[in-house]
Amino acid sequence: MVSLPRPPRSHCPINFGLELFGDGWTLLILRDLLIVGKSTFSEFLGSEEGIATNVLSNRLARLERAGLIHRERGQGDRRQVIYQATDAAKALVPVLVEMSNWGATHDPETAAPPGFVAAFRADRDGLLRRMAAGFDPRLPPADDG
Amino acid sequence: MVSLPRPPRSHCPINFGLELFGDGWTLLILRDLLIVGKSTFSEFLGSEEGIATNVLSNRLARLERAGLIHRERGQGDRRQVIYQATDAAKALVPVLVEMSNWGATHDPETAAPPGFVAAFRADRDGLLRRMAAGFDPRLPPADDG
DNA sequence: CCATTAGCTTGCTTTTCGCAAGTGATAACG
DNA sequence: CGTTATCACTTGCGAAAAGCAAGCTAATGG
Repeated sequence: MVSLPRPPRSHCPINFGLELFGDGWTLLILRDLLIVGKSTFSEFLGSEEGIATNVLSNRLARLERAGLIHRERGQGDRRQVIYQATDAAKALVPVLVEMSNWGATHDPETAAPPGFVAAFRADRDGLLRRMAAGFDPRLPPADDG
Repeated sequence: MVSLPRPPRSHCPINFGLELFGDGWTLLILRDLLIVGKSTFSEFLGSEEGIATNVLSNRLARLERAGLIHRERGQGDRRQVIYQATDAAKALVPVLVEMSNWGATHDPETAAPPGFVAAFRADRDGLLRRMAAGFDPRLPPADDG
């Protein structure tokens, strides 16, 4: 189960999510973790949107307390902290994919890969299954599967 | 097409959405508009989460400039303003439904109706089609269709 | 051992939020 | 027809959060 930083304004299921990731940064961190494959502080920090270190630190702590991520020291380099998604976080992939479809459809300058919207419309379930298996939809689709 | 209040930090399709509704209130307004069937300032104001008037006013103006809603004076009562969702806003229903499923699944005290998660898992596409036809998933499912 | 890197924390300024009160236009009431 | 209520806001203010730069500690690498 997921625990919020403070008691929610309501138990509407949409509001429950917003209490946790209803800000401009949390879903970008989850995007990096769940879709892009990033897992360290400096990798998140390096993303195009330019999150500040204090905000990143705050969101990672909140996500950990909520039970969406889990931190672990690096095996080789002991300075590194490896962040890993829990099952509750992995269950957000369909939300991120729906948001991607909406954004790619409505942003005339979208940076989504050319085939993404078509692939989503043609076979949403297949796309989600491939993503669960490690496929990154930001890459152009492979011809030979 | 949708236009943002300011140039986005990136054209990542997820970030594009966040630039518009990456806060704690905008998606609640869209929930009320798209799912609950509300359409006036005081109806939005009356929702359980308790949005403040200045924030509501600000978000409605932003959504209108973005092209997600339209405002129109009431026919009978000329004080009223009726807010209506554009097609771009209606396209967010699947995002809201995925968020509902996640919230209902992960909040132990969820206020989602008992059958919602089961109905979603059994027939997501059918649920979305029924919602597009005006069905409110907050109500328990009807036995006789 | 000295510079560098990873992952933060601290301090400060600017922006946004949340609350309370007030405004103007219309509508309803007596 | 005057008063009161309602609708959709706006304004002002203190508190909280975001953004920016700098600093700090522990581990690494040369």
